[in-house]
Amino acid sequence: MALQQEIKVAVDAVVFGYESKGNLSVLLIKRGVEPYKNIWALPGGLVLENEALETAVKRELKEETGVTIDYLEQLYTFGKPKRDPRNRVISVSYFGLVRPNHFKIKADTDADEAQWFPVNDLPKLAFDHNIIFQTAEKRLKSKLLYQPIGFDLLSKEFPFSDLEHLYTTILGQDIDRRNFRKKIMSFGFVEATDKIQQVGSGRPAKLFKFNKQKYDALLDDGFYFDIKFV
Amino acid sequence: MALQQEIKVAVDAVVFGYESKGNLSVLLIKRGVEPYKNIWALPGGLVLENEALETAVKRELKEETGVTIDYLEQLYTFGKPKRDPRNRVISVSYFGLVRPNHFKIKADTDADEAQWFPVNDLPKLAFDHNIIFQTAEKRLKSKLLYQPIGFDLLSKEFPFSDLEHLYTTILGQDIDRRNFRKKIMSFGFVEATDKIQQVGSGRPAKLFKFNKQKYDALLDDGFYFDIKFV
DNA sequence: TTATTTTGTGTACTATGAACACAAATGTAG
DNA sequence: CTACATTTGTGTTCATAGTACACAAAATAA
Repeated sequence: MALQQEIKVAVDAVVFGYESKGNLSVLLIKRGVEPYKNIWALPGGLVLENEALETAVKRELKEETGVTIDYLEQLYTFGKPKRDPRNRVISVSYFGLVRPNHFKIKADTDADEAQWFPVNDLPKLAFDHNIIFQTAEKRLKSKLLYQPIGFDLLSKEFPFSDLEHLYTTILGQDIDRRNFRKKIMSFGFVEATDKIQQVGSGRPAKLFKFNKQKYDALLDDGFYFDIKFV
Repeated sequence: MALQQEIKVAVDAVVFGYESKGNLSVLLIKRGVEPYKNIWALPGGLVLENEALETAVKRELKEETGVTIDYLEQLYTFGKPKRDPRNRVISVSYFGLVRPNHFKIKADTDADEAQWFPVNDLPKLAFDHNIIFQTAEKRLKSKLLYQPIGFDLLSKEFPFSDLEHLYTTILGQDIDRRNFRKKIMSFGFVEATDKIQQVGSGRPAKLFKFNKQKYDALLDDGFYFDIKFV
């Protein structure tokens, strides 16, 4: 290979977490080194010489935040020549989701340096990370409509209202509760358990769960997940 | 940046072309150097030091094939450590479409070295390029259903039957001609011109064109392109 | 015990998708 | 030049899916 290249390859992750009643958050770290020292940024870093890209993301997430990831897919590769002020660095960015019970930032991480931020109150981020975030947010919104990724933001067993609120807060739209429930249940891969949960006042809620086996079987039969709103 | 990295960054393009009556092809080049010398591969190559990724793809396509591209988007980044037998090379792959009138491989290219191949008769490709191709083919099929990219594979003005055949051949499914036409026309962004085209026997066909302005305006109004089949 | 909160459920109406066949305009073969 | 083959162009009926809409049930809180 004749050409001499000095391009570095990094990975970055936009990881979303959701807590009941409309709290959608993103996982950020505070940079400890220049450039952008003490500025918030997406977790990530350079890929090791013999490391697969996805392995690199998981490693960085573990090192920097200690958070366990429930869903991960490649998002987009950002490669503009000047996105890093020093060297040329291209960033292969990833899109991740975590369930509420994996939400906690582990103790072995410096708590100052990793934190969840509500998505509508983000600070200015290092590099082009605000752009990367926006790309991820767009992906989240659109994917919610044609893939059952919402379940990776909820506990394995959840009251139906959690699913409702997840959709309304992420998409920023109201839904008809009856029609939404009818639609979801008509798919056949969301099942009621026999557990009941009581939170605060109001009628206690049955817990539901997502049956991935049934979903996969439907996919093989040519089924398309598809949710529309008014 | 403390870490020493020896990873190279390349771009590769899966470019589709379509000719009337079910000929969907991909643009390939025959490699002139080792490894995989004389083996067919996707056009592409290393990114220059200060070159944007998309610029690199366009440059490589021009250098290696002379083909003008009508639609280009990033596809996926392939980065497994052993995908290139020599160095570590990560490939940012792109997905491209060309119209029939841009189909011809320019004369200034060695005709032996760049060629269109029907998608269902591809040779074994260099590196992991068969995988990249499959990823692109999947993207093409799914995108055809929710974005009007089919028009970027047709001439600016086309008989309606071209659009029909494009969908049936790429998706490998028959369609009801009447319902398909009704559906497409109901969107409002495909317009009849006053031109008429006669090809072989049969009733001459009106020519239609895609009105991008109208499509963009509809998008702003919350319109979703969406085509379903039986 | 009364009010408040949240869960849970059915029906009528509207819009969209699916199934379906034949005439019009040209070229082609005898 | 006539009959046949080929391709374009078009409407209606029926079935399915989406939309709009309100109140009872089960718990807590006051």
